[in-house]
Amino acid sequence: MEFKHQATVTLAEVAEAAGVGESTVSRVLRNHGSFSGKTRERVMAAVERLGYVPNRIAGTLASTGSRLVAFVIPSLSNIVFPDVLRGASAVLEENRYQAVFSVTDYDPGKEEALAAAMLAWRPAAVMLAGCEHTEGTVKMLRASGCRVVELLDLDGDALDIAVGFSNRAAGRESAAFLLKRGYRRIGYVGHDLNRDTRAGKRFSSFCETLAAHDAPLVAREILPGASSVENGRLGLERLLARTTDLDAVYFSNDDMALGGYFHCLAKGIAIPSKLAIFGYNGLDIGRATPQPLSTIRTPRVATGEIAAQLVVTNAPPQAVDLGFELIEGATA
Amino acid sequence: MEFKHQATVTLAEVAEAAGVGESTVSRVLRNHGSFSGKTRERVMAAVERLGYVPNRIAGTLASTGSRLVAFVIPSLSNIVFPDVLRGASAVLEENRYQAVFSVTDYDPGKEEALAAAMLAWRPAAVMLAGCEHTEGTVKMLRASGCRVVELLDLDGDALDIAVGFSNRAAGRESAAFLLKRGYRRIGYVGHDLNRDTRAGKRFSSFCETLAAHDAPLVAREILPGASSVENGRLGLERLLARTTDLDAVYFSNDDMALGGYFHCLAKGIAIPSKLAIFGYNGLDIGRATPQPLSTIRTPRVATGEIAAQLVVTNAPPQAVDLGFELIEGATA
DNA sequence: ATGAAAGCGCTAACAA
DNA sequence: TTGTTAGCGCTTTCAT
Repeated sequence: MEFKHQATVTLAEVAEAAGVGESTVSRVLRNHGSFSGKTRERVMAAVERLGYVPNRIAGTLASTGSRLVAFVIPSLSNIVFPDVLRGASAVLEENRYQAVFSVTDYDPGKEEALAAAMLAWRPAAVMLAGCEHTEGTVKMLRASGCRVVELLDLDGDALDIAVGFSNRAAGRESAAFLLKRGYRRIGYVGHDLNRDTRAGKRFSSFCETLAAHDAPLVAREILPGASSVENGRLGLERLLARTTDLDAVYFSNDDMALGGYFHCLAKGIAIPSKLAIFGYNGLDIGRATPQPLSTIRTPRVATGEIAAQLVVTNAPPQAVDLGFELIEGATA
Repeated sequence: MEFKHQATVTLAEVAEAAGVGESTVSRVLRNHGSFSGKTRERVMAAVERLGYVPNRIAGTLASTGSRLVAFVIPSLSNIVFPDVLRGASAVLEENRYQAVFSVTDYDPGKEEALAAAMLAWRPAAVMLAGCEHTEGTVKMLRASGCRVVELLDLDGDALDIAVGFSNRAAGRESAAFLLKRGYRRIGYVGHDLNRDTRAGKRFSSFCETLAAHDAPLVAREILPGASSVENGRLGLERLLARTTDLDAVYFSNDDMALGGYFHCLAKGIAIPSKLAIFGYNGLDIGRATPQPLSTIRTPRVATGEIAAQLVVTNAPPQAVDLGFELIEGATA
């Protein structure tokens, strides 16, 4: 089944070849402890000659402290989590940490199973999306004693470290912006909210804010499945078929919003005079459309970077609010 | 620095608690070898009671065969490699393999360093993009004895396993399609080709095909840095400023092509009558634009799936051509 | 069906 | 500065 390693060079062989003890080789290789320059030369020469590659599995076991960081993320279908991974991996690589990942498909049960599998690797930290997890996940994570970092959502109690921003605030500010612009008959197009709890939080506080200003949500169209440009397009088409007098639509994210935008372009619906469009995420593509997308830009790469930084420095438990930026754009 | 594990439950403690030997616990947990139903019960009860989480670091070391698969990928900035990872991770998770990754930024030297770091984890396989690697990388990979999978490019000699398609063929077919459509004054807008060798291969065979049909490339605009929608837009703007009589433009990928498409929308350039646009990748978003993007769809998720499948089944060395699909679209 | 014991390749005291 | 020696927590013969 798995690969059986063929005659790999071991540290003992390097020690033998260099004519020194094993621990000396270990010290030289990790540049830790003391050894003479001469010894160093001999060891490095032997390493070179034999083509020795240290075995970090063995090293980790012996030192009972790993440099693995485990990511348990909901999805790789859009750029959001790749952005987080990108930010984190840059920092982790600099610090000789190794990133491990698995994908939950927004399924809390799967999150629990995958987190358990991750823990078996004894990672230095487990990074998860958001702060809603099953009881089992929480219990297991707590018991593991490893660092836990919750990403991209600050609306809840952090287990250990949390890095991100408030999704509720994002929903609120989106609503406030549309109201300030004078829109009163507002609709919503979203993807499956039961699974994506962060989108759900944005939506509910969006609605609350509208209601508090006497302009309650007029209509909504929720599509099953993941967010996508095509679903955004389809959602807006359906929403407009049912509701003719909307003046603005809030989308669960930019992918969905771009779909809506394309629908308007295709149907000749004037934006924003006839219909305003507002998204979430602040994807680069939304800045290059003929009319820049009105949206909220989230610090995804920075979230990954900061999270990784806190882990490698073994920072104390804390919640880091990176905030977000409202992009006025030209579609609202 | 790293986290020191606090009092973790070990297999020995489970054995003690269950009143059996360590090897018995090991057998039960891996469901391998023989043991009585009664013993099984007792072991599982102890596992449950103590909250035992097996240590795969120790397990891997003892069995000298790992279930780690290492991905050394160029970028996480667009959806291409996340798609590959997504396909692979689904298969790997089913088979209880674990994915590890790091990002090279299209730098061959960094690829070598990261591949070396990966090898230290003694993975079952290393997955790389394309088939151009430094001599050092090749030598190291060969010596490692672990499986090597080269992804998304079949134009070269595979080290071990290769899964993907021919980028040269993609460039060729793109050119043939534009010529068949009657375009003769064709330009190119691309990103840094020295780094992205696959885009470079597409471009060169695209040019060769044009030249072979007496319609050599008229102009090109190469932007430094990574591909992006904004760069595509900027690139087309610059190209058109210099060259007024183009009838079609080939882009290094869909991100770039969408930028060009948006530029035309914004400037009122009629597509495809005044200018045709052709991309590469077949991103979902290109299907939802008012005019579907003319492009080549690549099997990114399938590439990941097949690659993972071959690794978990320990398949013999081979090159798997998944092909690609030309999408006529409406922009060319 | 089960247990004892010898490693897997390294790190980390502790001596020297 | 260096070598010796225990483990780290498992898997895997090999007996029983």
